[in-house]
Amino acid sequence: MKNALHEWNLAPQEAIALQKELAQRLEPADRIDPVTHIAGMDIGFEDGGDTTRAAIVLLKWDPATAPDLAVVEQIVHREPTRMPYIPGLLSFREIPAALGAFEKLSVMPELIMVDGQGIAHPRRLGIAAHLGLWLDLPTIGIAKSRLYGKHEDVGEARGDWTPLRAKNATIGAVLRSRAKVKPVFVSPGHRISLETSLEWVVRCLGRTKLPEPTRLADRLASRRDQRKK
DNA sequence: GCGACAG
DNA sequence: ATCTTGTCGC
Repeated sequence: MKNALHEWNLAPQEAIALQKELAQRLEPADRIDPVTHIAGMDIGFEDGGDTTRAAIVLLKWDPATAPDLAVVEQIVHREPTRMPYIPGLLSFREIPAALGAFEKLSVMPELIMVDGQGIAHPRRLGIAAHLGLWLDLPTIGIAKSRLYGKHEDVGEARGDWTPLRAKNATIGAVLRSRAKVKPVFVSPGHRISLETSLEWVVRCLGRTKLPEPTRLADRLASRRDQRKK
């Protein structure tokens, strides 16, 4: 039986070994149920970092009104922070709190957009990939900056993108989600291809840099506009 | 050995 | 990520 105490409280070397093992279980091909709900997930911190705040925004998918999607549910879940930020091991710091938030969600989505990398990671297991494997749900990683991989300059027009590559493999895409704004890094997590990931991200793109699911989750996880009760 | 380094 | 006000630009 999987127990968070044993699966998440690992020493860096053990976590790295686990990532290599789990990455082999990722499904790179699309295996997605008909999408009716999409969730955006992000993490924030309080108390100078002592408290981790996981936020989820559940949206009803409606191609007729997209990218304007109705908010069905919002969850904010707090837990004591368990470990520091270590590049490459982000999921071990943030996923435990995220799981607590998903447990409070009344309806599970068919697709999740996560703030962070999918397989665009040195061991192919960014937070979006790790979360997807754990929940066994399709996930897409949308990061605001690069962690791993190389790429050419991306076009200036909204929608332009260029491959993010590492070791002769394409691990994601650098997408100009909004003209004149720094591009976002899109990479598939679990049960979804890069092509399909880009389609969904673009479909959920308003006139902002981030697609609606992560933009709203970002805002909910952030300290400034939501206030602790 | 020297940088780079999601959030 | 977070600490923080005003300010430049579309």
